[in-house]
Amino acid sequence: MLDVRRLHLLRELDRRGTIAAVAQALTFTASAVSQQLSVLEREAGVPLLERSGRRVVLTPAGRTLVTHADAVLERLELAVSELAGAREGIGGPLRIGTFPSGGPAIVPATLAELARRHPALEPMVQEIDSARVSDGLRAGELDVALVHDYDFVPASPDTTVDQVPLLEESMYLATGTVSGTGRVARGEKLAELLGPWAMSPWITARDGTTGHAMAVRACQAAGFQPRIRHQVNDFRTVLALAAIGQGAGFVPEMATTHAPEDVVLTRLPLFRRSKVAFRAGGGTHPAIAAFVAAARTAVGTKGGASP
Amino acid sequence: MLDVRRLHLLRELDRRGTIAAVAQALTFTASAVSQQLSVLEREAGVPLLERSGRRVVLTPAGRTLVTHADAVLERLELAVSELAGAREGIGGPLRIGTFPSGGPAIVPATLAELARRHPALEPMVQEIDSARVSDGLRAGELDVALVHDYDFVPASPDTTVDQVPLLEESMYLATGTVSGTGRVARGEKLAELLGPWAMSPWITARDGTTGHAMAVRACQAAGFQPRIRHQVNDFRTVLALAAIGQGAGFVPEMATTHAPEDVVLTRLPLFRRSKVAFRAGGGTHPAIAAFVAAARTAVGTKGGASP
DNA sequence: CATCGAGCATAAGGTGAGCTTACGCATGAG
DNA sequence: CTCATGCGTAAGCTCACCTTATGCTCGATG
Repeated sequence: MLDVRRLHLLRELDRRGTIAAVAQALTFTASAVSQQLSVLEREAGVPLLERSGRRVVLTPAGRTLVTHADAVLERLELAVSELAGAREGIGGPLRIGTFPSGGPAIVPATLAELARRHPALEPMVQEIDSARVSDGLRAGELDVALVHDYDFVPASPDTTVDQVPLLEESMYLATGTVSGTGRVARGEKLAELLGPWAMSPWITARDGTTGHAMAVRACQAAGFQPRIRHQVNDFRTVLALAAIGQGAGFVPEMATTHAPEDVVLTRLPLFRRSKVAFRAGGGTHPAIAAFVAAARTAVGTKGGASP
Repeated sequence: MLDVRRLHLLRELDRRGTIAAVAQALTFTASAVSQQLSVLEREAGVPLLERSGRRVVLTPAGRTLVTHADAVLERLELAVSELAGAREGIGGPLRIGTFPSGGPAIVPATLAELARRHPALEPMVQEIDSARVSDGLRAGELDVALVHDYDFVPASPDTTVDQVPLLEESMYLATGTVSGTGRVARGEKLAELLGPWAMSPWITARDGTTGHAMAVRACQAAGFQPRIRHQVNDFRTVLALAAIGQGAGFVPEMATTHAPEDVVLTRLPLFRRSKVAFRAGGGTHPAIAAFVAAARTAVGTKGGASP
């Protein structure tokens, strides 16, 4: 019988790339991980890893074994979800990850709703980069997370994480009221709307984020390379900068409600989809289901089931 | 993360009924099993067992957890099968269980074929009652087993064991050549064929076997209760007893090839199906696949895939 | 009804699996 | 060249898990 804990290590190695990273993520020493993987390899009777430079990579046999590990761990997650459902009442800690812009907008309303429905639940919120969400979920640091993706930036498919759609918002172009320049958008297509600001400085999210990638690719799709002057994640700051003529930027609908008066907002045919993510198999966990329901109520989603 | 070893114990408890039986099957003490199940229950946070008299029974939550355990263990079995497939060559021990009548007929031919194709394989044959096959498979005492079922005796569905059909034989009625009694079967229906021997003594397999149950139910279906005089599992003995007028008995086609001359054999519209059984998920294991293929060759099955 | 064995749970103690620390070696960056 | 990074092995320690011992309850049996 293969040891599932060792399969878990193999899966993490496949995801994270180095034994040292696995060890750090699971709060072990690298030595322990190395030893356990050696045992797994001996049990398997087939080479699962091979050195590549100073790292290790999985052999084909190792990679197919990871797919089995995914299936097994997903089923175990489903089992704990059902057990939690059998326990009467919803309570205990719930570790919630959120993208930074979800902080002011979605999270408070969701937590308020959640507290009203399930007072015994102890939500623990933590800001986290979208790219690190799936690691955090798998490592058990997070139970559920608010994530989003944009047009032009497809979310990488990850079989270890399930997602439920929460909200779809239009993106807006935020610009200053520059008098006399004649830069006014006409038309409905993205290229027509963005075109007038091809030469303008731009305000985007920080490099390495999906928001940054979205901004660059949207401008490229409109036929130009944006000159990025400011890199700011906070949309209120983006709006404030745009208002004083420091450049053009993208903000989601959610951020437009309290925009400064002297900022010009143009709705774009470009969308941001917010989702709730959790470990594959965890969708039936009552606390997670409750979080999803509360979030939907908070943002006003009209029904709709999982993808 | 639920411990799969403990889930395995819970599954065995569900199947075997008592903690003591589980302990014996897995060569533990009952105390160890009890302790591990207690830990599992604490981890689950839900009562999984409850005392019932001096035994324990699973709660509904416990039983649903067993279905998850089945799924997880099947997937792990599939994983080891694939790993064995990745290892080049087929070899090592293969523990084979067989019903007693398979001993002389099917097993030698199968092993000969197997040895020709895979000399490195070390088959280990062991006679085993049909009723104990699935326990033996799950406990790892057996890797593969020859089993059969009869009309009137449906095999109990068991999700932890997969089966592949191997052979379907007609059953024959074996009787003596009693002169002058006028007991000659006319017709094609079971009742017509068995009817003349309603008052005869009968020779069946030993009580508690599927062969015994089949004989009784076939006679009941024909409208009478058989008076059982002899209980013998060996079909050659059945034929010899029938030949000397000691009663009527059922034998499978396979046993009729070297029947005594003074026995009367009547083909019945009643069938015995032989199958190869193995742990769920084990069908892709190369040694098991090789055994199935060899057995099919040995008995002359014409193709056909799993059920 | 009294007795006894079967079955399970708990307490106490021993042992090995699995962890950490320590160290050596190879690789690739600066 | 030099050094940091990453992996593997050796040695030792700790705790999880198993066994033994014991008690309790239930149900079969005379």
